Amino acid sequence: MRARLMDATIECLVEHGFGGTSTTLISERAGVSRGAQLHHFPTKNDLVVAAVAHLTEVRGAELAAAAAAVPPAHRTRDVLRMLGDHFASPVFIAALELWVGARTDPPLLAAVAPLERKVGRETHRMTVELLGADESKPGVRELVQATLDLVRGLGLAATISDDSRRRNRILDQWAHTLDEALEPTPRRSSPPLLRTSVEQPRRSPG
Amino acid sequence: MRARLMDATIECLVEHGFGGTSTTLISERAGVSRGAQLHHFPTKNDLVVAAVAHLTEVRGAELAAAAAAVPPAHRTRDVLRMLGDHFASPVFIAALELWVGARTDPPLLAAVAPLERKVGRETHRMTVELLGADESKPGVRELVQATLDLVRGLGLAATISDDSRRRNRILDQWAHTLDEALEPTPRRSSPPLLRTSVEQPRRSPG
DNA sequence: CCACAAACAGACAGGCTTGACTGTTTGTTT
DNA sequence: AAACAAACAGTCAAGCCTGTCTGTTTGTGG
Repeated sequence: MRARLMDATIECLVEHGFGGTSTTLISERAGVSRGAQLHHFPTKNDLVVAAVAHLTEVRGAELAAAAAAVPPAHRTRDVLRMLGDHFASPVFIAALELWVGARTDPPLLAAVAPLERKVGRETHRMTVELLGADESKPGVRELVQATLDLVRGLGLAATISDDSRRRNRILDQWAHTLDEALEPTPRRSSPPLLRTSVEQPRRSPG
Repeated sequence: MRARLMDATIECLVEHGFGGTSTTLISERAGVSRGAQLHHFPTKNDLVVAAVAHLTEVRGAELAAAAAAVPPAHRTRDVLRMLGDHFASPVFIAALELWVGARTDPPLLAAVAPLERKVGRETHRMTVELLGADESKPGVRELVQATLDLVRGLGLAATISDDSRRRNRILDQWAHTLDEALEPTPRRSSPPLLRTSVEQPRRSPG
C-alpha cells in the first residue's frame, strides 16, 4: 500500500510534472482511497519525501543492474552508453522533477539534497570502477565528474527534444577524448580527434 | 507595462519555481492590477509564452555581453568560465524552470522548444568562434556540443547545491583536455592530464 | 464638447487542492 | 468473546487559482 502510493507518486511526476502532481491524482492512480492515503502519509510532504527516498533506491538498483549488464570486455563507449541511457530514463526524469521542484521548496530540498549526493557518490564510484580509471592521478577525478555532468546535461536536453542521434555522436566523441586523456601509457603520440572508423578494445575482465 | 509583467514573471519563476508562479503573484510583483494584467495577457499561457520569448532575448543579450567581456587574448579556460557563469545565472534558472515545466505542458512546449533551439544554435556558434575551433575537422563539432551539455549539467547541479570550487576544478581540467583535443598541430606528444601548474596562452587577437 | 476605444481597476464564480473529520472494517490481544 | 488499535473509506470546509464580468479612467478624433 505504501509502496503503491510511492510508485504512483513517481509515475505522476513523470507524467504530469511536479506542479501537476496532486494527492488526489496520486491516490486515484494508486487505486487507494483518500482516507488510506492520509492514514499512511498525513501530509503531501510526507508522501513526496518518502517517494524521494524510494526513488533513490530505485535509481541505485537500476544503476547497479545497468552496470552489471555492461559487457565484460567493454570499451569506454559501452560505459557511456549505459550512463547516457540511465540519464534519459523515467527514473531520471522523476528525479529531475523533484530536483527542480526542491529548489524552491525548503523542506523537500532538505530531503532531496542528501539523497542526491548519495546517488552521485555511488554513480561516481561505479563509473571509476567501470572505466578502470586511476583517481590518484591528478585530473582523472575531475574528468569522471565532467563525464557525469555531461550525461546529466544530455539527459536534461533529452527531456524535451529527444535527439538520440545527436546524443550518440557526442558520446562517441567523448568516449574517444576520454580514452585519450585517461590512457595510462600514451603509446601513440597524437591523434586527438575521433578517427571515424574503429576503436580497439582496451580491457578484458579480471 | 507588458515588459514589467514579463520581467515579474521571470522573477517569480526564479523565486517560486514554475509551480509556485501564479498570475496573482505576478501582478502583485509587477505592481500591476489584475485587470490590467488580464487586459494585456488574457490567459496565463499568453503571459508565460511572452515571458519565454522575452527571456530568450535576455539570454541572447547576456551571452553576447559575456562573450564580449572575454579577454581579447583569451585562453580556453576563459571561455569555459564565461559559459559556466552563464549557466549558473538567474536567467538560466528561469529557463530551466520553463524547460522542465514545458515537458508536461504541450502549448508551453510548443513555445519553448523552437526558442530554446535558437539559443542553443547561437550559443554553439559563439562558442566555436571564441574557441577558434575548426568544425570542418570531424569530432570538433561534437566536442563543442559536449562542452555546452557539460555546462548545462553543471548549471543544473548548481541550482540546488552551489559548489563552485568543484565546478571550477572540473572546468579547469576540461579546458586542458579540450585544448589537447582541439590543438590543430600536436607539437608535444603526450601529457593528456592537467599539469597542475601553468597553461600557456594559445591565441592573440586578430 | 462629444463620441468612442483602449487601458486600467477590482469583484466574483467555478473548479481544484489540501488536510481535518467522522464512520467502518480488519486484525490482534486477552 | 470482548476490547482495542490499526487500516481503510469518504465527506467537508477553507483556501487558492484562473478567467469572466462590470465599472472607471485616460486619451484621441471629430
